[in-house]
Amino acid sequence: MPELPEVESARLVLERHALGRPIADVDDADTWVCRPHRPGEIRAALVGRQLTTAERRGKSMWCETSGPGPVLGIHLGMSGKVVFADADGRETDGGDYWQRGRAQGDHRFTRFALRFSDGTRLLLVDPRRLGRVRLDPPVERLGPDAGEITPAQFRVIMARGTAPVKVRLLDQEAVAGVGNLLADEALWRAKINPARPVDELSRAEVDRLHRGLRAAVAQAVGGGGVHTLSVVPARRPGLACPRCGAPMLRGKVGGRTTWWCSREQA
DNA sequence: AGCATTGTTTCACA
DNA sequence: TTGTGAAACAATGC
Repeated sequence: MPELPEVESARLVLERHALGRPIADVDDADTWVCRPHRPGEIRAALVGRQLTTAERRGKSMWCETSGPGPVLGIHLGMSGKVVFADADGRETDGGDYWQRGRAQGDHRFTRFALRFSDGTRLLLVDPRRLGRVRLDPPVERLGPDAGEITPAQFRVIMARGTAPVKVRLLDQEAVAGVGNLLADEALWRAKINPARPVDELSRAEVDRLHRGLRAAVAQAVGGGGVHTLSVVPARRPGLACPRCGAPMLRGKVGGRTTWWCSREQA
């Protein structure tokens, strides 16, 4: 299930395979995934055009279209996956990070599809329908990408309000791309308790958290996904902190299950 | 059976 | 304005 690193893998699939092919047909019949559009609206806007770019900020992806036409926004939600199928039906995707059991050609959960004039197809496969496809997505509301945010930008984000620091990390309008696992990893690296209010963090702690976040993103993107992070395997009952050996604790912060080290993140 | 899940949006309410 | 919590989307794995 995607966080920033998995979405970057999906973006690469778009960039390598889906650009420059004339769109012959669009399946936009899923009114939930394609909300607020009416069935046929996305189809009418895209048929005859080509995708010309594949961009990403945080967990949001979008493609510009020829003409110029509208921007096609794709969000994978928690259960979505981008699949490219060649003219013979052979499929490639952004990595085996989930749905390991999905067989090629299993279209039970295909919620959106582009068919190109050369017979290839681009699919959004999404069992839980938590993903979303829309025209002209409001990506300008997103904060800076978590892999690129500067120390100065990060200090501004942490200087407002009183929310728990983990809640602020998960706020996509503050910093884009941090999900539940990346947030726990960044806080663990910085040795900061996830429930600490942002207004109680020292400047040194904010800067440490910025470095922890950038390092966590780099590790996960380079390793191929959030499963390659350090503290993720320790998110199980009874396991010890992989750095100091103290017991890991579990709780809820911002409504999300949260794990932290009982000693280093007290 | 029951509970949890790596995301987002919307709404009610303090 | 800021923050909190729940609901909805719906499948899967423990």
